Amino acid sequence: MGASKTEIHTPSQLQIAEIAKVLSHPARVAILEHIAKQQDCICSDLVDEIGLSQPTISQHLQVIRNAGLLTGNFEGKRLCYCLDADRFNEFQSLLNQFFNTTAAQCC
Amino acid sequence: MGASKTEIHTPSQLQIAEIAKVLSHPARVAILEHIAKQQDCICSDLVDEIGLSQPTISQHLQVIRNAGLLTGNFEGKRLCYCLDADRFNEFQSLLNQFFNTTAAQCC
DNA sequence: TAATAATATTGCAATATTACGATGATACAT
DNA sequence: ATGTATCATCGTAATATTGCAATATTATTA
Repeated sequence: MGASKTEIHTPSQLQIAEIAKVLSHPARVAILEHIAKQQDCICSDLVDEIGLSQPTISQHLQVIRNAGLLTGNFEGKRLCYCLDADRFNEFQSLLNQFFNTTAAQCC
Repeated sequence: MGASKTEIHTPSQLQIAEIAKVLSHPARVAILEHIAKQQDCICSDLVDEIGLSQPTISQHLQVIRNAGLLTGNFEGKRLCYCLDADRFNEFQSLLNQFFNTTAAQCC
């Protein structure tokens, strides 16, 4: 069918999958890295840095934004996207929780 | 186009995306959790535990196997899939490396 | 207000993913 | 050998993702 059967999984499993999906495209990994290290990071910078068109970057940004990983600070005429460090750390901690509990039970 | 432009990204970015892709479906998260905690984990057990058909489970298992996360021990007439703990730990450590270096540079 | 710059949205084509029924392949038991 | 159980593969349908050109939106500047 192509659509995931979400209703058969636990909230925790769905959460891990959602987090992982954000990181499951190299362009989004690149965008996150670039946003983190730039003070004044805007979309056109990303278009220059990463070799994708402006609409495509914007689309990836939306995925990242929907995951709650962006804080937008408007400064002057340009947007300043900023990584939401709290949410980012939450991602890391939830993933580590999954890895730790899963590995601990391994036969 | 639907296909990712892999050539424009760094090996490290591609690696993170590949790892995340394995975890980006709740069924695979569930399979990993179940495989880790069972001594005698086989496909038909997974079919019973998770609410998906045997071919679908088998397909997800292949993704997990291709990522190097499975060690298969044949015991009697049933397969005993086992989580490759080393590879699993490597996944965790690479993800943490990404999170730590990225967060450290955040504005 | 008009022009410009930056980002978002829309529409569409190509490809990937998810899921399952049908069918194979393999190993064990009778 | 024949049957049965377990798992893999094939074929196919439905849906999702990726990417870009064209266009819209928004904010700033002249």
